[in-house]
Amino acid sequence: MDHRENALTIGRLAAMVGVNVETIRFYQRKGFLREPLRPPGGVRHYTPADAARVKFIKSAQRLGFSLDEIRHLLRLDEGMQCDAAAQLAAQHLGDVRRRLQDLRRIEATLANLLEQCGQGGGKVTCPLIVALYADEMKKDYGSGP
Amino acid sequence: MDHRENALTIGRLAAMVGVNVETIRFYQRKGFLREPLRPPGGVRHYTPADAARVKFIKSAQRLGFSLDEIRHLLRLDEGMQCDAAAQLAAQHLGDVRRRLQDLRRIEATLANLLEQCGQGGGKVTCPLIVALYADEMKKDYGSGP
DNA sequence: CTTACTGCCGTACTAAAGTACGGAGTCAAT
DNA sequence: ATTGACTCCGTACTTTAGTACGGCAGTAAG
Ligand SMILES: [Zn+2]
Ligand SMILES: [Zn+2]
Ligand SMILES: [Zn+2]
Ligand SMILES: [Zn+2]
Repeated sequence: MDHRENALTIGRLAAMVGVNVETIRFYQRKGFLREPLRPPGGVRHYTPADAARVKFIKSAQRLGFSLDEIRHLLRLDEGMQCDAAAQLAAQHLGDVRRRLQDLRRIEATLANLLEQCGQGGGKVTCPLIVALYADEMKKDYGSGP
Repeated sequence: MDHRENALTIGRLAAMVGVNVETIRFYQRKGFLREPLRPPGGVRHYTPADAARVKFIKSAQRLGFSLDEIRHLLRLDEGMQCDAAAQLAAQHLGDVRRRLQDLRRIEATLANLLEQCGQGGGKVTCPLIVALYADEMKKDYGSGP
């Protein structure tokens, strides 16, 4: 497989999975992708497995996993422990649900404020602004990490 | 009001509103707080209005406004236009709702995957991982800005 | 042979919202 | 008057997930 024709170069890999070339290099530096073998002084040569790995990363990101969490998932992939994977996912599901809670609360408050804001009718003191100054809800609710 | 006793120094202000001293300085640099008058060579002297302003910022942050959006809100506060405030808030409410959508979708997917993961029973190939590799949902849904 | 493309590499920069630090200067109290 | 706590200031560092840049090498076409 050293034929330079149709080899999976970094550019093609990037295009293939729809990311920037620099992103591939970045993943390499961070250890998400192994450094592929290559004829010394020559050009890197990726495999479909590398493409799959990058796609995996991107999929997991779409589910809101951070690269750090994804690093763990990838390790699990190598080591193969379904339970551990489930645990990670469950934990992350917890994260997601907490963020959902926060957002719901924020949505309610905001919608509420907006409704009150209508009352102002172009007046001098907007109830929305006032409410923010008055600041109910002191607790550090909204602000998932 | 130049009596140094019980003057609202930066440290007290910070403690009062529950933020770091550096955060106050940061807000100053960014123009969120005016530079308070002070005897030349002396110590800054804040007012309750400054405290209110910082609290305002923190409240708005709890509602998920970015500092950039908050800058606008503060300008509105000075200039007083209820409509404009409402517009900003409505826009942000849109942001929030979009994020909610994303999160809900993520939650569903994740919960789903977790359920399937149970089936594996410690097996070799975790369906969760596999699903990520297989990657349905290619679209760049999740990832509000 | 020159130009154009890639690839490779290290380095620096980006956004957001702060946090940390080191060296002076100031203040209030012991 | 000296301690110890604050304050002031500029600068640098943090985190996350990349992007961008500039120089250099190898290859391909014209
Ligand atoms: Zn998580
Ligand atoms: Zn209003
Ligand atoms: Zn917004
Ligand atoms: Zn599993």
